[in-house]
Amino acid sequence: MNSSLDTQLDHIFSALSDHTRRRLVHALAEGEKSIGQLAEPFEISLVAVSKHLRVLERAGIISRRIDGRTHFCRLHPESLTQALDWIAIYRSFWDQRLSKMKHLMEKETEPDA
Amino acid sequence: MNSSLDTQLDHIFSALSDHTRRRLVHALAEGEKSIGQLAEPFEISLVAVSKHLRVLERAGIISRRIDGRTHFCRLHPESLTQALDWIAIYRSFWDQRLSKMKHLMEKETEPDA
DNA sequence: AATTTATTTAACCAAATGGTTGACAATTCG
DNA sequence: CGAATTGTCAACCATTTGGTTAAATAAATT
Repeated sequence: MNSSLDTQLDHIFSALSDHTRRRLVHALAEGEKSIGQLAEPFEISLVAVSKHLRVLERAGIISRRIDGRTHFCRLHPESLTQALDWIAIYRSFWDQRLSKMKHLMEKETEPDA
Repeated sequence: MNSSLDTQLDHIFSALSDHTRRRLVHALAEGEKSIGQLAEPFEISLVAVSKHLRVLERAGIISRRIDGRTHFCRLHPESLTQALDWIAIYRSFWDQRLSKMKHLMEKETEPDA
């Protein structure tokens, strides 16, 4: 059925579930960067950062361009659309509740006819 | 620092990274349900479903009300706001790219002055 | 040709995850 | 009371995850 969408959502959400990887996404929002550049601000080893980047790559959130000996990573924001849409569906239930509450409160404060 | 927001995002994204748990959220969008009701459509054991529900609970995505021997779960869509907002920031880079592209294409098809 | 730079691969480790079964607790029903 | 229902807890297992270090590969520099 929807299993390819499902595994894509699995990958995207699980990629975003790690603080380090979210920081990497944040860094890449400034533009293309090499793995060394990306790893520099972190206290963990470059190998660990490299692994995190592969996770983001598998999720389609970033891609890699190899130029000589350096690998450049680039953000693919459109990959987040599915995750955004999925969440938005259920978050919308909250907006509905809010507007219902608002409606009720307005009715309550109405002068009785 | 931001660590409480960060660990909350950790919990929310990791909770959503599992297909079974996303199905549970979907089921709860219809309204409050008991754990037995929730577990029924799944092939895994009730214990496994119960564990998934605890993960969703830890993330603040659902809450539990105990009535007699049955535990009722309820969706808290507002908990998804943070995750939605986080994604929206980076997804917006895509919209920016799109509008830039659109702008360029319009310029290209313009009759030269 | 030898060295340095940029990164991956391989092997390993501890902790977390997603599943199981069996036993226990609490509530309801006959 | 005794039995059935609803769910948790505890122990266990295999796999995944996030980290490490050491060695390998590949390209640039000297």
